[in-house]
Amino acid sequence: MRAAEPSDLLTDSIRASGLKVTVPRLAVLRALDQAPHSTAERLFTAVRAELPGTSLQAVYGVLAAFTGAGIARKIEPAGSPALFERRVGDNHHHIVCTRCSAVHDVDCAVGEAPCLRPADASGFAVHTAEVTYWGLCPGCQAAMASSSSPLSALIPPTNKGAR
Amino acid sequence: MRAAEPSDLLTDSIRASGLKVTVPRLAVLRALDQAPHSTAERLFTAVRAELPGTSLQAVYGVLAAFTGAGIARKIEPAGSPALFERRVGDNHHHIVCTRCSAVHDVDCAVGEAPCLRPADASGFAVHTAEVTYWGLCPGCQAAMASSSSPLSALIPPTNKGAR
DNA sequence: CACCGTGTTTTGATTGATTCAAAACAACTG
DNA sequence: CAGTTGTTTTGAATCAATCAAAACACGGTG
Repeated sequence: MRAAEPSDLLTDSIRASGLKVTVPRLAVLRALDQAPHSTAERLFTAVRAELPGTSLQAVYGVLAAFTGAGIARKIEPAGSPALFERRVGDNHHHIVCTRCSAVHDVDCAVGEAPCLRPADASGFAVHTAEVTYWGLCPGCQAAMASSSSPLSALIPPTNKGAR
Repeated sequence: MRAAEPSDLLTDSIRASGLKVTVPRLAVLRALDQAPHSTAERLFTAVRAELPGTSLQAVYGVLAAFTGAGIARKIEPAGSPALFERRVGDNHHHIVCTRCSAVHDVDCAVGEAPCLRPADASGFAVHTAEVTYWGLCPGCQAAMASSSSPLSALIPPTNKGAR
């Protein structure tokens, strides 16, 4: 009797989504599991460590296949390259640190999309509501308190832009 | 007795924010007023019509000055280049059409930032909550109903990515 | 277990959006 | 109205992502 190896879970996840199981896909999925909210570039670096021949384009291709198949999700916070995460199927949101760009998951209060309804949607048929919280992570709160850090660290990209 | 000309309002708005009043800035602000939720490129085209010598970089520079001074806001919906709007100071949100990318304002239910609080912020100090609604604008609802349009038009960029 | 077809990955190049830097120029101050 | 500061132009570079064709690998079939 053989115990299920960790990689089998990843393999199953890919196969269950209807995609072919390939070595680069397993590597990207493992990297995504170990470092959620990663950029394609970051995943590329991680994958390269164990699979040196892998190209950046392959990572983009794998991620496109994953998001298309529904086993990964792409998020695009303002001022950041796209980030990817395995957690899908629930309608959770994200909180981003305005100082260090750390990202954490935030559960949706309601649990189903759309978890919010606009007061006046001007005739739009709303399907999903995406929420991004901006603030300071615990580490950066401490750093701001002790040293005199620039207040610009408190401003989300939505309001930045000064030269 | 001379009536206040429209351009005076724009001039005042720029001067009141502490910025120098220049011809390109007036042109960009007027374009922004006439076409909210415009990209830098779009504003550049509009500005060029009345001020042919203007460069794209000037528009980027003006927009950076405006957002830095707080008289314009930059929004970055997933899958779209940055959009700009004059409406600032209130914490309103946006609804984006997943089919034609039309953008409309949506008033914030509460009126002050943050208009939402995450259930568990994992120790983050939340300053603002940004909400993007995704759905179909009235025109695209009609188009989807009459013709057999691809269902992919219903999927926000957050979940797209299939090749 | 070798072969075949479809789909994936590599290789190489290109695009789109934005930013950087230095020189020419224009707005407000005194 | 001259000087100083800040803005715009000009020209180039960067970053993120995408496109296309050829080489290759997965997984089904004989």
